[in-house]
Amino acid sequence: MTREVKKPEIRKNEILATAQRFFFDKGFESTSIQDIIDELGIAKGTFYHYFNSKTDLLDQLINSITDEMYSVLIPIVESDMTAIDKFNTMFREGSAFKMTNPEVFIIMLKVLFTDENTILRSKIYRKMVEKLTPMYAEIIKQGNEEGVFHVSMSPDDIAELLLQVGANLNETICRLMLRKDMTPKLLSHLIQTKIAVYQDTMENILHTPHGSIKFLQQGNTEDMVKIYFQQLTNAHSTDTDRLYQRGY
Amino acid sequence: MTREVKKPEIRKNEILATAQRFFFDKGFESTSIQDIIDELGIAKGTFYHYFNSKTDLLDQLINSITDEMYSVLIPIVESDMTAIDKFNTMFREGSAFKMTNPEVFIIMLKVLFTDENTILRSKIYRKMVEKLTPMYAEIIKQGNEEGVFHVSMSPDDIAELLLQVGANLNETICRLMLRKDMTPKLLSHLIQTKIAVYQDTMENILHTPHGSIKFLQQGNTEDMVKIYFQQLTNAHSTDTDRLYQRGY
DNA sequence: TTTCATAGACCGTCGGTCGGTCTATGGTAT
DNA sequence: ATACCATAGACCGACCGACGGTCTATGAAA
Repeated sequence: MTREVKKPEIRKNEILATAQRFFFDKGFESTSIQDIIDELGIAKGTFYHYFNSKTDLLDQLINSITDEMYSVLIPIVESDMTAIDKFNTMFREGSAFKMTNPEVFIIMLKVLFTDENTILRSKIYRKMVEKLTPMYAEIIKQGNEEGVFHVSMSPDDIAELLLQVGANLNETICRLMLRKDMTPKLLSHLIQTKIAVYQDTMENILHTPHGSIKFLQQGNTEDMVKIYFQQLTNAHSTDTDRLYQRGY
Repeated sequence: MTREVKKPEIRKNEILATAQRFFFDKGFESTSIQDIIDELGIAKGTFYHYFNSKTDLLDQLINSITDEMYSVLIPIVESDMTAIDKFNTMFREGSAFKMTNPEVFIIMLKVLFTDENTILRSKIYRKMVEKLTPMYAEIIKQGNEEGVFHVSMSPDDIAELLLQVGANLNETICRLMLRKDMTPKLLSHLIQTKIAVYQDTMENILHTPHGSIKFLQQGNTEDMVKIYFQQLTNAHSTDTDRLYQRGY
């Protein structure tokens, strides 16, 4: 084959980008190195020149994903909002189930929560918790100073705990959405309930007045679920489906 | 090879038992079907006569493990203890980091928290949460009636949340123990702190007086860590090590 | 001329399939 | 009661394609 030399940085990013597409499209285990190099028209050796192993690729990919997340969230922490506003905004921006791009979201949802993607999910979660803990700790300190939070224990420990709880909520909601036996009404009711439970819990942890923590308005959830179901019925015979089925 | 016919139930249990040993010994991905059938002296076909796939084997194994856990915990729920005693006893019995059998525990710890075992861990956690939620919900109801808990939301939702938080604590402690830069003193201090944070959180969630929830006494943690370090230094040149290294 | 990005043939291992064999069992004919 | 035989299903192991990963040769750029 004709030989094409590119700047290492560009090549590497191409590989990372293609890998991300494939992983979110058909899953980590189901994506073979061969898939990636065929798509890019490069050879095995080229791939292994840039990455030591498939796992190495995954790790670097997750690093770049969480880095981007970090850069999205850091302006919030550094803004002049109140602690409560920062807290709520962070959770809204950080949650996976936000509806900025429904079609992409649905594919991701369906693929990400497969057994074979447990590693990917869990690595993202861990890295996220690691990178975001200091940010949340800052917000907690700010809230304590403002007198709206009353956290007596180490802000870092509490931040970590809150992030874990947030991740649990996120996962719980995603799994609800993947259940087959759902109507829009039932789904949005269940989600509402879960959110209420977790918001309440976080308020208890932060010792902040009831109603302070608000990830989503009731209306938002319903809109979100509505869009989700529309997208879901569309997905049967469109590009989305083709993308999703490619692996089987 | 000579043909040996056994009762299906016995054969199947042999396979499950061997699989469990291998999975906890060298990991799920690192254990090949070949490993298992070689150990048992059976043929590939025999294995696939009983299990549809490697994943099927894992699922059935996890079912049997969580079933056993269930049968250990159900007497506690059905006993005549107070809600708080039940709650604390359940957590002590249910946590992975209990020290009944330190050498086995250390191997499990080291292997279980490998990347390649993420699936195994996460499946166990999910099945556990699923099976234990009703039990914890019962305890919460009892506590409400006794007037020691004041949970206003759905006991099932709260039970699920508490189990998730418990699992988070469990994992956090296990990861602390795996860190290389630890002295016994530092480790037991960090564990104490984490436990304090999570106990406090659970008390907040259950609205129960401070000090009600007590997974471990301070002394217990220190003993536990001491045993752990003894075992850890032993492990360098013994059977444990050989077992552990077998896969590499 | 040196350096290193690139190519692609090659390797061992893995999960899984398949055609077929052996054996325990229970109904049936004697 | 005993001998027979058909059936179910436990068991075998050669075989397969696909996978992750290695290695050496080679071409392009500096």
